[in-house]
Amino acid sequence: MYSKHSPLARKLGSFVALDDAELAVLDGLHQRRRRFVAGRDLVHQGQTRSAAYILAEGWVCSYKLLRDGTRQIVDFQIPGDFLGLRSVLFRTADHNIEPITTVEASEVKDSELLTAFTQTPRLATAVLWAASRDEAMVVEHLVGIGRRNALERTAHFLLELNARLMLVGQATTAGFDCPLTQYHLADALGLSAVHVNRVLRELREKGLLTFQKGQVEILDFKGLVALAEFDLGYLDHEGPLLR
Amino acid sequence: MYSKHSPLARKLGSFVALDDAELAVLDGLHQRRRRFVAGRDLVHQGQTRSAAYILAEGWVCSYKLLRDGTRQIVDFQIPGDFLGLRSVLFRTADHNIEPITTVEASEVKDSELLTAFTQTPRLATAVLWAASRDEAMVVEHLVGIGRRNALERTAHFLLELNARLMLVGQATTAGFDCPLTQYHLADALGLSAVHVNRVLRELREKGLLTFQKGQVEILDFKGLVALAEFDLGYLDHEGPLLR
DNA sequence: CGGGCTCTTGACCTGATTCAACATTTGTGG
DNA sequence: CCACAAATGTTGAATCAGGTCAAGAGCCCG
Repeated sequence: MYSKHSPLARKLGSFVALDDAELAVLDGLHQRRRRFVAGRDLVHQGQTRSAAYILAEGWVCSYKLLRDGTRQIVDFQIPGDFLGLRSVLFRTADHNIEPITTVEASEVKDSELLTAFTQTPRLATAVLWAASRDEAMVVEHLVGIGRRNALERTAHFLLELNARLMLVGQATTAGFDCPLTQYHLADALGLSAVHVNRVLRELREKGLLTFQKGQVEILDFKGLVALAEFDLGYLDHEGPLLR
Repeated sequence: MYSKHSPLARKLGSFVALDDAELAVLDGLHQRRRRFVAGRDLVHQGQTRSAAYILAEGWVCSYKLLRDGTRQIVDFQIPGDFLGLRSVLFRTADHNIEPITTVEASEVKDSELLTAFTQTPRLATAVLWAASRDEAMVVEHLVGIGRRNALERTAHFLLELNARLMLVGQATTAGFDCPLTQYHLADALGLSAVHVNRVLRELREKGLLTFQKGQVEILDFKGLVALAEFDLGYLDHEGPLLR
């Protein structure tokens, strides 16, 4: 139904029924489309005057670097996600953003966003909802790193990614295309790359999933959900504002 | 200057110069004050129709529970902080809130908040700024758990708490009153209580700080900052909107 | 066809956990 | 105001999850 529109429209649409006028406003935000190549940071820590973007195609990650060179990936963004909403509010970016693949994103000025919001308040709520969902994911990520072991954590992470991708039509319960390397996974999960490799092997040997050649294949969805204590509801609340 | 007002006014006031009208609106939010006793959860996971609160006195923590009984504290809230802003947006709370001390908080209906925001847009921005700061803290927390060892992580956490408390006038660089037990620290830092105890001993033996009898005394501020790689700027950006 | 990336595996090491015992403080009712 | 129970803090010893180091294999792309 929303498939002819942007991934963002599709994502928001699954929580708030958007009418044609609202969809038009959303599409209007996708002017000034930019393309970025993989590996070259899009935003970096301490940078001032950074813009916000809506990701249209490709994957990026936001991360922080410690002085000893280790890094922690805070989150991955996939099509339909906002980039750097917070950096606009703080005048200076507190994290880096790296394109994992070639990326297409629409630059959005804060003024445009505000205009769109006043034109269509339902849109504002939907975006606020999306931002809250992102925050909830960061919290879940924190819980995972703090209290889950490597196996559960990895399973949980991949299930979450799968759920997010389903929302924008880029995954099924059978799996998804995944451009991440094991190093990305390690940096996100707070593990070493070597250990991630071992964990992936274990998941494979248990017949739960495979992570190979840019493909995640989910072999035993229920088994994974049980292992990870994954809350199937947590990403698809039935919308905050049916009213 | 703002000291006769609520801790919230004081906190926001250090980022946006609020005029008397704005302060009055803020104060107006503090109707329906409630008192909660320590230990009995104020909000719990899965609860629907939970209110938002502004914390006026005392400390609370928000946490998530895993099935095996371990818990992860996501954040502590101190006077001037909002509680459960996200639970209002999601119809159901995704975390628990436990009062650590006896707590005084003002219940705020979403409608009141929205009214206040339309009356005073600068206030809305200030609150949005505060929410972003909270999110930035969760991110920093994530980085700490993912990539810092127990000693650095503990030091960083206590420095952050100190910085936050200074904003509401409840700490100096010499230290602060702290109602947390070592168990609280453990649950927040993703460590065992036993190890927290050893880490605190090490901090004491290194002459950096003491954590005793509800008091944190900072003995060597610069040493701690160096150990924790604490970014002195990160909580006191000079305001997002001087305009 | 050679040089990076990425992945894989083994051997060894270490930071943190667990378990267990005991000390100290705080709170509570008599 | 004391006595006792519960909560909190302290310490040592054994164990383990995950990290580090090292080396090699596969593979993608210019």
